[in-house]
Amino acid sequence: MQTIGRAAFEGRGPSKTLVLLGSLWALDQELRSLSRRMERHLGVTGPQRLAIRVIGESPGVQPGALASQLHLHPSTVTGLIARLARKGLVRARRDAVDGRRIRLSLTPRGERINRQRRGTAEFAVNRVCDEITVGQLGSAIRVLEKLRRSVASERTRTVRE
Amino acid sequence: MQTIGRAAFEGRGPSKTLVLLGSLWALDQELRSLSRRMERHLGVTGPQRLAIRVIGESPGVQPGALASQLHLHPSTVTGLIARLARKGLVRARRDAVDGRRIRLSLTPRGERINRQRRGTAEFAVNRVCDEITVGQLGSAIRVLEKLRRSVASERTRTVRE
DNA sequence: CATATATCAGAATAACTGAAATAG
DNA sequence: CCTATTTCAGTTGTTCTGATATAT
Repeated sequence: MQTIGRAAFEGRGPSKTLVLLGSLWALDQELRSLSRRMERHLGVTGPQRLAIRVIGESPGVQPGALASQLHLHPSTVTGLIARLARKGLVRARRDAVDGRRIRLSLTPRGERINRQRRGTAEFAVNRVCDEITVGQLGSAIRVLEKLRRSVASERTRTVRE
Repeated sequence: MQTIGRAAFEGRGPSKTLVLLGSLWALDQELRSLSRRMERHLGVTGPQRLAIRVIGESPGVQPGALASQLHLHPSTVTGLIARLARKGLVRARRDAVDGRRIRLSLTPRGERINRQRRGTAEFAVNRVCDEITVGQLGSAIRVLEKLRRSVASERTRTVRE
């Protein structure tokens, strides 16, 4: 059983590109797996916990702002919040001054999930942060940022066949 | 509009952890966006193209092996292949010797997608590989690998509330 | 009336779990 | 009969697009 992160595509070409792509993909799959496991054991998925995390940091935040921070479409946040509200973790109240706006906050049970670190992606990432040097961390973040920008530019590029 | 990748959660705690988590999340969202765009312009999503890429490297590969390489459940690959077959990009033939086995290969149109790099995640990643040093690349891959392992261990950990 | 904010309807993929079919 | 390989049935979450509702 070969993993993509290592020597998968390396038949003839070394292709650093595919090694890096494979590493990203492999990490992604692990995060997805963890998300499912979190749902079973903690009651929320990865995206859901991230939303809780943001609401916990900024109580009263509006769905639109949450969408911006998470890079999601507003309608996606509607569904995300609906699931969290159904579970009794998030409260959505209409703003008294401007009736269009919704204010999000955590319920006590939501607060508890917000504090829970064990078994979350955050916990796993934190462990790595403790294992590596500040320089390595900074370097990794810079590469991730370059990747994000490069993918974003590819996303807006015109493709000619 | 604040992005998570930068200064989002950085109210009081520095939390390198959340900066790194935010970078990963932001990149993930970009990759998802690109996947949708690819579907519109190239006809395949990110996972679909990755499957094509693997089949292109190892013609005759079996669904089970593909699942291993992509870190997916066999039944997930069934669906993935079904979509690609429906589009006429992948052919699935039963092995003549062992009738349980399926052999996957690309159709001519599948080959063309396999060669197409523009507008793909691979292309965007390749651009970054050209921009950074070998040392930076290696360091980034090592961090990604550490993250993968850490997330995997979190996934199998017993959570006690 | 125009704008801002949020939701809804509808759709597709992705991915799983667990069971069933088929072949050796 | 047991095992290996694949598929099927059923489920859920995520995410979008585009239209609609509501409030300013």
